[in-house]
Amino acid sequence: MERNLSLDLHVLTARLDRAADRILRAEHDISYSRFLALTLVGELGASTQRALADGLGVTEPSVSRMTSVLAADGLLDVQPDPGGGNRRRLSLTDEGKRLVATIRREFEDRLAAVVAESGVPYAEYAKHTARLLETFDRLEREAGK
Amino acid sequence: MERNLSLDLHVLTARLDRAADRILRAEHDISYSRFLALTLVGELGASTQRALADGLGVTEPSVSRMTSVLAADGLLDVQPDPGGGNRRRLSLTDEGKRLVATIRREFEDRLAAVVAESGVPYAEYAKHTARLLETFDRLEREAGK
DNA sequence: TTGGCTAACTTAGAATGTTAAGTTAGTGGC
DNA sequence: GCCACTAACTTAACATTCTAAGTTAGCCAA
Repeated sequence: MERNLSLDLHVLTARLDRAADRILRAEHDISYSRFLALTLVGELGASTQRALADGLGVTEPSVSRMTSVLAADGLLDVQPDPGGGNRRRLSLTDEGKRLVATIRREFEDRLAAVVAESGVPYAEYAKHTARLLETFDRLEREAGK
Repeated sequence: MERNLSLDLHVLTARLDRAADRILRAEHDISYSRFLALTLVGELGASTQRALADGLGVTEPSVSRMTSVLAADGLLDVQPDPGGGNRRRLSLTDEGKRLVATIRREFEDRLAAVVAESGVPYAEYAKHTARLLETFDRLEREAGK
């Protein structure tokens, strides 16, 4: 029996995440998880904790704790949403914006270098990954969560 | 700014892992992590803890704890390796073999169904993922690690 | 207005991962 | 023989995520 897709995806992602985490901690003193959260808020429009959880693929309690820590660190601004409900309105502080801008592009470039080295066509692989994610999201929504 | 490959891989894998974990806990009372470990030992020839850690993409302490638990649960047999060193020789118990055989194929079939639904060519995507994993492993080995 | 419903968020506790540091067992130069 | 080195594993402390259960805030029907 050979390896299979679910296992390879699991292991590939685990290794990429670990490498990313080491680099970011060493060079910018922040974990990869927190960096991803800041990225979502700053560049992909996640403006509530619920939206951030969906965007990151994690649950609400994870986001709840992370936003507390990021706010305490002065990277994220968390305010009650004047628009109603029990929502929080999330936005980056100036320091948060600076950090994301510094790291973001440099970081994706490193992954692109690995992909180039492997001979896998980047654009196609990225497109397929995005499509799988969309499909999986849709199926989960249809299944009623 | 749009989403990017590293984020999409991270989120896709997080969701697949969580879905897998829920299914396995509900239907077979075992976590996805433990199932993957048993699969590696039973079908991919991981016969020491070091080999298992490499195959799973995790560190030795994680495997150390997991093998203790799996052994206590009667799914895994852990013996000092007569062949020397400080190695442990890992093998599945009959119950472990039964569990892996029961779950394995059913499980990959579900992922294949999602991939089919998405229109992404399964074989190609799996091949690319495997190649990225190999390349990343090689680069990390070369970097000294 | 009040009682039930739903959504967003928080808290608590378990599982699993990490790094750092220590233990155990062979290997090899002297 | 002995000391240094390396590899495999364990232990300890901490980070992050999950599920389950509770809280808070609007909405809506009677």
